[in-house]
Amino acid sequence: MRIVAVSLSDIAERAGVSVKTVSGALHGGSARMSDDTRQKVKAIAEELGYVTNFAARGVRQGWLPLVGVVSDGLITSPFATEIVRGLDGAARSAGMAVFAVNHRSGQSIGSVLDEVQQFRPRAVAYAAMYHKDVALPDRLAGAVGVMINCREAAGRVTALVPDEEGGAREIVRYLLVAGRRRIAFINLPGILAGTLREMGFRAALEEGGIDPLGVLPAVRRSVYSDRAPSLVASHVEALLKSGQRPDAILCGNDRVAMEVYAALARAGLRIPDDIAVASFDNQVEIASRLDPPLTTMALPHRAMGRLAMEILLAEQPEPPHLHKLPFHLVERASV
Amino acid sequence: MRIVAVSLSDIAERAGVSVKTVSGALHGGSARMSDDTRQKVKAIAEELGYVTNFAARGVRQGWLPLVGVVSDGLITSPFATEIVRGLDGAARSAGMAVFAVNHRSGQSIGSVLDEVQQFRPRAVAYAAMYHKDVALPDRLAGAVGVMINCREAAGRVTALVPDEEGGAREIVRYLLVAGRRRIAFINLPGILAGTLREMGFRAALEEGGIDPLGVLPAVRRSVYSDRAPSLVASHVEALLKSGQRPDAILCGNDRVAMEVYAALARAGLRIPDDIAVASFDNQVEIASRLDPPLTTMALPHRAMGRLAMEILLAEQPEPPHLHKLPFHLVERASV
DNA sequence: GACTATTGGGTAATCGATCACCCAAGGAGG
DNA sequence: CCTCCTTGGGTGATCGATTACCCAATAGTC
Repeated sequence: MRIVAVSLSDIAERAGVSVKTVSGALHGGSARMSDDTRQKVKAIAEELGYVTNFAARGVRQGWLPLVGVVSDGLITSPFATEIVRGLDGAARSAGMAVFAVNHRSGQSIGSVLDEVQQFRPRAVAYAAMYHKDVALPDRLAGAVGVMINCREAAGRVTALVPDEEGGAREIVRYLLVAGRRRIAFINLPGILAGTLREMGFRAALEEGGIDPLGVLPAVRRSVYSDRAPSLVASHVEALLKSGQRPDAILCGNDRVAMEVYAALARAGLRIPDDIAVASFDNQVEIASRLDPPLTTMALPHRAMGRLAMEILLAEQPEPPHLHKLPFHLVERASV
Repeated sequence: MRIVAVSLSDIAERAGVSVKTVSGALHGGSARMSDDTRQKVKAIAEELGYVTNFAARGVRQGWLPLVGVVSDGLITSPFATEIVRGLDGAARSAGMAVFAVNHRSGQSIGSVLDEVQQFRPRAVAYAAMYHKDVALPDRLAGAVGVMINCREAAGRVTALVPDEEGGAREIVRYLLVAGRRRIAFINLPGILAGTLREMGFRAALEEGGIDPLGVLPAVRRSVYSDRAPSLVASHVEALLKSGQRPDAILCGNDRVAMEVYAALARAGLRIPDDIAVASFDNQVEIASRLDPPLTTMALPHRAMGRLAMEILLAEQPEPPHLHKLPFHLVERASV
């Protein structure tokens, strides 16, 4: 069941040298030593199947080559796996591993952070499933190096968030360039992303000298939830019946777009000929499988992960700062 | 940026007792000690913000309270986050943390396992994104305690897999009970799950004395991939045009079902009145948002995770064994 | 040939927690 | 009063790797 652990002293004994020489041969690139000795030691280590013991090294150094990522459910969310990818890629190139711990409801942030600290990670990030503000207790603000997809309420920690407003502006401009003029927005209500996107939506339309056809909530509850009953179908029907039939519908996310597709299909309208559809998220499973494939603004999740790791592992820490990362337009066939 | 690490000796000094007493007070429940001393030590530890140093404990014990999970992309797959949930829940109750490392393409299994072994985990599991056979090199078969969602080719390691055949039988029986008789199966070709499900599909129909209407591949390529061009729409059209119009379509997964929905909508057919649709996976994002919500067989991912952890942490290891875990029918409105 | 660098490698301390073992004080029993 | 046992807690070794420091041998310099 468990591999018998080989230690440096096992190798040292077998090679007839001291432990320190073995350590130097395997890890210290600069250690003075004949090439002969180094090769012999390496060969024996290989033969014995030696694997470095990070726990032992960690005692001495004071930390393990880990970067802790505390999240409010991140690893169980298909959404933000991209964040982990970004983190992981950057971590590996620095010889670090990502240690993800999710923050279960009912558990205080402090206790999760303590849980992570037991492993003495090199740095710790906090990641949120959806863009929001997180209040970090005083004593913890110093323990977290960066906030991903969320902002520390008091601005004491560097935060990486999507540029919601800019993303909304970009997709609206894209619709305008495509000649669309009567644009409705079925938005996610009650969440920060929705509020910011609405600002961008309105700004971009104003810029083009156009009035929005409407900003409608995707669900009834003020707090967006996957389980809240959807209003999408009725909104679409209402929009189609109104005098000003839209020639484009912007959706709060790809799942909303999926419902819009269904409603438009029932009404016998073709996408994009009769009406364009665009959205946010680029949840590939959905966006690429819809017919026609959905044009959508991809969230900068992976970029946030990558940048987060760079900030965490930077030699000299920057002062707390808010980074807004740009969305990325994924053109498919729905516009 | 980093919390100053408080050690047992800091507490000991402050409390005027020895390090061992502090250790006993905080961790050893059975250590002989006056309640008074124990309380005083705990109070000081709390005050100083002491957090156990697992690295130091790990040197002594020979392992860290971690269970390594090596996967071929698991953490980046929305599919199998449920596996991690199952693992994580069971791990926490045992005071362990899950340490997930994904096996990138181009990297040998051996090197990933070595990467994990550096942290001296208590046990290691291997998890696959989709049900398949995995060949483990000899020297590694002993290092992996359990295979999740895959089987070790030579059967040397306990494996947990979904009971594909049984799951298919169950959903077909359900369709039969619902009075459906002309059933087609748009299956995922070229993968183990597809092959096994087809066996269950045929067996259940035979049991009911009914001929299958057809088993059709969802994509052209023999190896299933998300990027392979879909054949679903044309299959549905062909089925509808044929003399024997199906009254139920079983789909290889929820994404296939999504395409079937779209094709049926174009043909003006209503679900489930004109035709029933059912599938595998229960990818909630999709299944619950389709209209009507999709009846689908949920994979036992979480159960596999939970059982895996139990096996890994069991006192006395069982001999290698193949566990087939049952699917779970999620009844919605499409049948 | 004496003297200094340089090379190769050993010694021993160290990190923080744990653990086997020892010691002292005090009460119980004879 | 003496011995034995229990209670409370200290001492020192240990885990595996790293590292500051030291020593011996060789090569190079005048």
